Amino acid sequence: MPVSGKTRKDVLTEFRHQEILEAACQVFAERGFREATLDEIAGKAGLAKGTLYLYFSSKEEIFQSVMYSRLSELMARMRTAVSSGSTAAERIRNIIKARLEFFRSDEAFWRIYYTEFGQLCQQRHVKDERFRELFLQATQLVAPVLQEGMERGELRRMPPMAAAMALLDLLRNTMALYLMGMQKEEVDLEQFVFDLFWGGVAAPGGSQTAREIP
Amino acid sequence: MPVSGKTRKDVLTEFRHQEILEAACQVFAERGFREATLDEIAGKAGLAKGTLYLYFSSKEEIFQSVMYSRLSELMARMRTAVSSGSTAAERIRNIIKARLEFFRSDEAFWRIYYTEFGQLCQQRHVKDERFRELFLQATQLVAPVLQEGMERGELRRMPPMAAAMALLDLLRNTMALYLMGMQKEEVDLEQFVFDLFWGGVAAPGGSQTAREIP
DNA sequence: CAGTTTTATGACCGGCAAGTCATGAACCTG
DNA sequence: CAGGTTCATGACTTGCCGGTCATAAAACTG
Repeated sequence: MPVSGKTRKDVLTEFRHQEILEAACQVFAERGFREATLDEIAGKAGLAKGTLYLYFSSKEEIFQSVMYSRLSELMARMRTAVSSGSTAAERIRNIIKARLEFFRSDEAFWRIYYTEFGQLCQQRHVKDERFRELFLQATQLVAPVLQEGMERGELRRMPPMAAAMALLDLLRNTMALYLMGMQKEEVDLEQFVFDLFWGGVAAPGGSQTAREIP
Repeated sequence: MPVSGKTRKDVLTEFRHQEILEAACQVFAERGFREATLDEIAGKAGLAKGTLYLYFSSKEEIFQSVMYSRLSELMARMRTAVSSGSTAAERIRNIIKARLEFFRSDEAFWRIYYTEFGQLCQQRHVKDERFRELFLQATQLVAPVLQEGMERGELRRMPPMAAAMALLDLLRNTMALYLMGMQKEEVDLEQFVFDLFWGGVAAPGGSQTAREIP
């Protein structure tokens, strides 16, 4: 075995995995899991269908693999984001920036992510259990940032998990509108999301102010 | 023909349509469009598969029928909501109330709606064109409310369509978390959504205030 | 109640796509 | 280059499900 620790075989295997996952990502993004066919994925990767089974054991596994590799990356970036910056506002901004950047850099994966999300509340979808947990993890990364902000008096009191979810929603859907081309108005997404989340829609100094939600 | 204008046949037809749509709604909610089978729908309606084809011409048509009947109802309620109330805050509250009420009253349909939404950004999904328009209609109902609020100085300036979408997102996802049981904290959903949308997360009187977005 | 029409049924057909495997190509290795 | 080993292929198998239709049950009619 070479010093690098990788045999020729390892390199090929790694290379094929990447090829396949890349093709799969595109096809899943276009068609969704059910409508995607292994023939199309194989074709796009320049391979025959049988070859896919040399590297993965099922369509399901290919899908999981795409999701897992990309989500790990996203979570890593989020961890960096939440731990840099001193005020709540700064950290929130970092989170927004990190996610927008990540998803903008990989539109195809984003489409898969969004679709998968939409299936989270179908009742008989065992496969989604894992995905639901991954989503919860992201929320649990954001919630403490908000909670700390509340304790410091930078944010008003509200349920931190619910608020964290709201922020992620807002991001997800702003991204969706952008990608679907429904966002006619030219907007700085980062600024828009931050302002809306931070200050809501009310005019500053208006008559009605938001309440504390204990 | 009887005075009522309905023959016995009309009544039976109407009745079967309802039976089938009700069963279909449940099954689509559990499985999603692709995974739902006509056998299961027929079974749940107490009919045989062939019978479905006496009343509908395809699986697709059954699905469209479910969507269309429910969405008409929702749009009707939204129209009432946006036109009652004098201040922007009141109207926003009415919109929130109307949607939460509607979706709470029909959980199964809500799941279908949410899933369908998640597929909106798959690229090759011709069938969704119509659905996308229906969604846009809802947004176009809300946007003027916000715009008017801005003109009266009740809301700060921001792109009205983008803000309207954000409100609908927030509602959709708050509802999702509630239905998935991820919302641990006991929260008054209506109040929570309103406060967040209206005032954001920032503590009143904090140092950083939201900017106007022209 | 016989005859006719309407409504319901479920076995069956056909197409599709996941997954398999016998065959063959490419590539080592001595 | 012979013999063996790894990698790639795509025709084939298999199960599934939307849609059909010959048959039967129910309802209506006179």
